Amino acid sequence: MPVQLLKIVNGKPETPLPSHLQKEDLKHLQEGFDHTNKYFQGIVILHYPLTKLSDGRDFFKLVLQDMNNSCSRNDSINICIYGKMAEDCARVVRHGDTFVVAGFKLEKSPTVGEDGRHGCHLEVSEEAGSAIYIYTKPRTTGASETASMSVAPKYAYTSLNCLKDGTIVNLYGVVKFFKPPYVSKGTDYCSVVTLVDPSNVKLTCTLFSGNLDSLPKIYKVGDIVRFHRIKIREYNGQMQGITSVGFASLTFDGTVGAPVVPRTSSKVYTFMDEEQKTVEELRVWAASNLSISGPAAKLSGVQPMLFFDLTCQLVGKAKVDGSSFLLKVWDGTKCPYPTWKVPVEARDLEGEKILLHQLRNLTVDVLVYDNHVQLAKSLKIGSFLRIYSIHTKQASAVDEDVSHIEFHLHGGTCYGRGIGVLPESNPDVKELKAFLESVELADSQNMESMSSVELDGTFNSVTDLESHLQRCQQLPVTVLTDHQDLNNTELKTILNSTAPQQYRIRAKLRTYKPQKLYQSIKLHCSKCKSLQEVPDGDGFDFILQGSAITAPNVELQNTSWYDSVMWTTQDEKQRKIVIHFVKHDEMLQQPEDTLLMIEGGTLKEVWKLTKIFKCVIPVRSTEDDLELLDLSAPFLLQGNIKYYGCKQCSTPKPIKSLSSIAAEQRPSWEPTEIAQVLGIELLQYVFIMKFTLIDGTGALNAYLFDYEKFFQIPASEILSNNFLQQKMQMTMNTLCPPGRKLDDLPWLECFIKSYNVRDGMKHQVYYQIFDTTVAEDVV
DNA sequence: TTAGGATTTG
Repeated sequence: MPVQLLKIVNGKPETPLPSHLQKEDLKHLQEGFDHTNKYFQGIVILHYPLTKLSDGRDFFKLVLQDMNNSCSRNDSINICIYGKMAEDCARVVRHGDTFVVAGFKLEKSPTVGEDGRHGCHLEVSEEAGSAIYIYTKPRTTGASETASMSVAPKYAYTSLNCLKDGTIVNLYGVVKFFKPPYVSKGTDYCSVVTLVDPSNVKLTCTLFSGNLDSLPKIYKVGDIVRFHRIKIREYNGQMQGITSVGFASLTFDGTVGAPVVPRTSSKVYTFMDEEQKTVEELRVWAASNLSISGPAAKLSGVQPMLFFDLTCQLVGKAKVDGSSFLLKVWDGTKCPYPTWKVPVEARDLEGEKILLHQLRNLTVDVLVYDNHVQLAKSLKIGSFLRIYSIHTKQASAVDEDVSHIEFHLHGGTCYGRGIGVLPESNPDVKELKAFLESVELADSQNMESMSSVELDGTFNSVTDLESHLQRCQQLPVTVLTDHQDLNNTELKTILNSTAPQQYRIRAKLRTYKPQKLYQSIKLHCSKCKSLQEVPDGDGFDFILQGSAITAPNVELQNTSWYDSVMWTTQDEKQRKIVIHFVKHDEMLQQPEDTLLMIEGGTLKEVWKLTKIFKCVIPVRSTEDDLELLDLSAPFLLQGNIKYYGCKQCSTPKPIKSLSSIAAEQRPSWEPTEIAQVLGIELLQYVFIMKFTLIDGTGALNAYLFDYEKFFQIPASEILSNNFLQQKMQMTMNTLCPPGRKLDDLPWLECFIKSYNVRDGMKHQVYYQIFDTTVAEDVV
């Protein structure tokens, strides 16, 4: 009998405790001590209502005071009782009872920071072989009832619009963004979570823990969390949450109507009707106030050049090299494009060989890089994963005629990139498991070939592809914007003619370069006709760092046409930053209309300013005026676009020339106008591509030189806009579908001109596409 | 301490 009531007669227990048990002092209740055959005895000073845990077990918590030291909170300890013993104790225990517990397990107390009691608590259950003896005082009515009134801990929750710097609070929120836990550069795992609540205020929390299990178990945007003891700090002018001692979290599925079951590693938590109500209310609020993405992407629905989250099962894994690791996964559907296979040594491949072979046409190789390698290595074969922000990249190997799709999980954690392990209880996993089992069933019935499986998995995408294909075969995928009355000329005729001439052609796009579309963007100077690569961010950063060495000239601050603000950074570098806000009519403008100049800023600071202000011009002080930085850096930033000047053709003028624009009635701050007054020859972003065109009579290479017209996408915006990159990739996939035979390629109608290029003794005819655009229903 | 959301270009 695990819970025994022992009567006290004449101040002594009527029945003695079993003789093998020895009394343990409170000070010996420490980890590392052997507590076998020991018991602890104390007075019940507090007990909580009986509650149910998420696994359905009863839970009862009480507090015992050490009888030798009866005045200090330090000398009290929490007792957590599980299962039937919890129910039994709850029924009989009274405030003031002498309580004896044996066969307990010692655990670190998660509430020590809050209740100031003993650093450990005792875990007690029948399964653990615990025993409880309660010395009962004579029961009376009235007084003792009052004394044993239960005290439920009451938590107050702060709304996200009421957070104050330096406080520790409890809060609820709907997950708007999250990074699944990853290995930080310090000693802990880190997870970043952005919450919103009905006050419409966002809070980004940075959570650290050495124990992966104690970080919130968030699986998707829209999940609801409850954080206890999160510390609020101000960072960059915004409130930020960070883990504090005793941080604890519960996570709930955000689906309206789903069971309200908390996901937590904590065995002890309060969760009652009131909390359930809060979760349900937040679900309803989120459903109409947050955009939560629809059904997850499947392998059968992947598009090249996209980032997506994949819910899948791990079939195999292998080391590749120091900075990358291979995961072979499947989700039961088939990718409609040829996929790459990462070459690895057979002995390095972990996983069931037979299954790997059976599923060889359904698994895809995901190569994970850098910081994800450590986590990937630790994954168990057969586990269910959600891989966040996988990149599908189109590429072709040297010896391949057609391109394939690659799956990369790049390094870093931007956009929540990472790997999460989903428990089998997760509804998405349950659904996936059921689907995978049906696929495996089909497989075992048809061991000879995978065809029926493949068809099942891809039926939708095959029909999609077919209809798309038909459209492509019927109509040309590019159209002329002029010269419609001209007749087509065969490529063979063009190749045998002298240049320069102009032709209308009908041809297929066999291949194009560069395959990496971002490499097609160049900067062009319309004055000297030079082309150059778009500088990368590192070069800009370097120039900014170099310019920060120049001390700001105070005499150049606060002039008639701009107001200046200067401050020194708090870090050890003590950097001086000056921002000059250009005025209009002696007034500062709204941020979205404001041009500002910055001295001494970092790349990150400049970038942040571009999000808020219309134009940002990085400058440095000279003796008599501000001046532009080296022209390898952008001289102007507007939104996401960096504007560069031609080093050869520009003659930079003093910055005060800008005041003429500021004095205009409505300064529009057009880059061309700014460039002009500053003596800068503006470089323009262009697409430069080489199309290999064929028409059955011959093949020729034609260059595409396009600012915007062909793709109907401004070349200036493509590098900073991922959506446009995807759009452009999809356009190219329609013009030249990956993995397609020659006969199945669509027709292009183009206008091309031939021209002569003489380089010393060498003479060559080149072709350029012009007055052509991608058909309206393709873009 | 770590990271502090805002895709790589392997």
